[in-house]
Formats: sequence, structure tokens, C-alpha cells
Amino acid sequence: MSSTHTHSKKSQSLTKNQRIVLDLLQNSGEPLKAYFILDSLKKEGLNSPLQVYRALDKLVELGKIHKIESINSFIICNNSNCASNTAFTICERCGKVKEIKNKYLTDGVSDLVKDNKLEITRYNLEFYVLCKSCKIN
Amino acid sequence: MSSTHTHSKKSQSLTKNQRIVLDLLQNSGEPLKAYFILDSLKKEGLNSPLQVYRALDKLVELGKIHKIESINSFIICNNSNCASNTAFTICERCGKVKEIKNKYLTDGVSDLVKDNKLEITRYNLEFYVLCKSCKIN
DNA sequence: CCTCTAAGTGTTATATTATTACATACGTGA
DNA sequence: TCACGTATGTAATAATATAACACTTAGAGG
Repeated sequence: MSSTHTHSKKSQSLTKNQRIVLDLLQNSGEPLKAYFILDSLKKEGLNSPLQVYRALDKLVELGKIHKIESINSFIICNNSNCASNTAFTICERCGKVKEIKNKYLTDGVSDLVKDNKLEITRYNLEFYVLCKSCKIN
Repeated sequence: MSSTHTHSKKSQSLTKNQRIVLDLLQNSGEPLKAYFILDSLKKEGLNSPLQVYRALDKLVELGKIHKIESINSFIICNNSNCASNTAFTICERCGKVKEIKNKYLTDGVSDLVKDNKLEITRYNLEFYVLCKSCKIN
């Protein structure tokens, strides 16, 4: 354990603010709003919106979370860092959001994109649905 | 032509506020922000944000315009009222937005959706691209 | 013609979401 | 040790959107 700093670990380590925001999103699993995150993390030392937005921006950039544009919310990425390509279903009745893991859908979109000669850097797909439990009731 | 009022003609006529907002979006062709619309239409008698948002909401509902969620902007629908199914490309460099008219893409998405047993009521697809002129320069 | 109703209007105030600006700290590599 | 990139903390403010309430209008239908 003598020479512990062979090369920088910085790149894979998050700062404190980034960490606590990521943890909250991870534990929640649901989309959360910036100001809700702020309120939730007051006790951890977060005091201003900017601290939250900066952490969120960084986490989005790292592909660890996604922003769901139509509801101004942020959610943990459950596709092991899909690097800003997002596809979600949002229930119109109960608001529940799910990240679409279905490879066929996302691959299909990629194919469509290729076929149509679109040079995409990233995309954001939001499908409004009626979720199973809402469909039943 | 004696009984001219067989059924209401109301449905196809817009109110004054809806009309002037739609006209502005039509003439512009670009995505516009709500408060820009407000400023632009002060002289036409629009005084408050709510007047703009109400008109925008109605026009979105009618499928005459779309909201582009990731830039909080509204744009005329050039697919003859696609009823809230939207697909756009947004240039990451210059910000130019285009509604995707390509039937293959939108049909393809519909197919994917069917194949994946998603019961979609509507969708919002935002593809970030590098547009032709930006690619050259 | 009269009245009921749904939809729209106008206005004030306020809520929600996000950024600017600026001074400071901290770690890494030269 | 210094410079640089990145993050931090804080206050102020900008940008986006909605709530609440009183009032008007247009068309349906008697």
C-alpha cells in the first residue's frame, strides 16, 4: 500500500455533491425534480439550486442519469451508462416513468436513423403510454 | 342549403388569440418560445403569459403545433396535423430544428412500438444531430 | 327570443425551473 | 511551487409556467 497513487483515480471518482445526488436518484429509482433533490439534500449540506444543477449536469454528461425533458426530471440510468441516449415510457394517467431497456426498440431506432441518413449524436425519446396497472383500472 | 346549421362549425374556427399565435408560428416556421411570442404579439393585444400559454395548449391539443420539450419551444406542424406525435432533429451546433417528415422513420417507430407491445397514446422524439451546413463548416 | 353551458378572456399574483456572476478552494501535472 | 482545470459556495435574478377569480362570448336548444 505504499505507492497508492500510481495514476489518477480522479476520473472515476465523483465529488461529494455529485455522489450524494447520484445516491439519492439511485435509491429513489423514480424521476426526481431538481428542487426536490435540493430539499432532500439540505441536511447533507446542499444549499443552493446551482449546486444541484451542477451535479446533475455532470451526471448527465457521464451518462449516469438522464433528464426527462417533458417533466423536467432526472432519473438514474439503468442501462449501465447509455451515454445520453434515452428512451422512456411515461404513463399518462399515473405519471410512472420507465426507461426502455428493450434492445429491439433502441436498436430499431438506431437502424431507422441509419437508413434515413441521419447523423445523430444523441436522442431523447419519450413515449406516452397507459401503463399496465392503469390499463386494468 | 336551407338548414345550414346541421352541426356546429365552431370546431374548426380558432379564437382570436389562438389565431394570432398560430399565424406567428406559421409565418416564422422556426421554434418560438412562449415569452417571445408574448413580446411579439403585445401590439395585437396579448398582455399576459397565460393568454399565450392557453392558446399554445389549445393549438397543441388540436395538433396544429408541437412543443419541443428540450428547448421549451413551439413550432408549427408541417405534417398536416399529426396529432401530437412528433419527431424532430435539432442541430447541436446551430440549434436549427426540423420536423421529420420521413414516413419510414415515423412508421418504423410505430412498428417498433407495436412489436414491443407498447400501447402508446403519443410520443415525442428528439434527435440531436449535426446538420448539413454545420457538418461542412 | 331566452337561457343554459362550455369554452375562452383578462388580470394579478405567484410558483417552478434554471442561469449569471463572482470570489474561493482543491488537486494534478509541469 | 505555480498554473490550470474543475469544483464549490453564495446571492441575485432570469426564464418558464400555473393558480385563482371574475367576467365574456358563442352556440345549442327550448
